[in-house]
Amino acid sequence: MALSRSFYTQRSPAVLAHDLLGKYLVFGDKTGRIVEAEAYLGPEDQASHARFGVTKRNELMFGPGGFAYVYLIYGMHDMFNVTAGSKRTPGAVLVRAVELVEGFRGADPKAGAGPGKLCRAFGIGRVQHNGCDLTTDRGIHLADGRLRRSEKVATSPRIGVDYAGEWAARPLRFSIAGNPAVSR
DNA sequence: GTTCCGATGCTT
DNA sequence: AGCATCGGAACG
Repeated sequence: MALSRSFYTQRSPAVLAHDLLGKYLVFGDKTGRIVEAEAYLGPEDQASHARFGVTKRNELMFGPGGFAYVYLIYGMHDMFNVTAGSKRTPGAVLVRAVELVEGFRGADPKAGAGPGKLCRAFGIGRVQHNGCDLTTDRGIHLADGRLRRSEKVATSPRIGVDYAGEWAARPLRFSIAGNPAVSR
């Protein structure tokens, strides 16, 4: 059962990134469990694509939550983001790592440990999936899930945004502490 | 174990 | 020019 529109629209990017830990990423016969996510905020966030205002690439970040924002980086890796909030609180959450739960027989157990790797593993790409609605059971969606009693959330600075000045240090990366599928 | 580098194409 | 990355090579 896909998470509802309001699940995404009622949360700021930072809260959504935190709350996505333990949720399931589902696409076709493939299922992963989210263990790492990063929040990217609005124009004030100097690490966010939104820092340039609305552009052709990032316009989904300024719309309602619950849509896929998928883009290509370094000419070869797709990044899967979930839009958060509403027009008042633009932003998105980068899904950085999942545990492989189902549909990955024979795959490297670390094939979901990284934002580029998980897109490759799930067959998620910008050309096919940018802008797709995540609230339908058909196609890519997220399903409810919980952290275990023993699992704790770790926060840290976001990866790969050293250019962003003081924003680079903000604790907007969330992960399940000690989980082996976390990207680093 | 660490650090460095090239791949490869879209964005500002 | 630089990038919300990755895998392999080089080094010690």
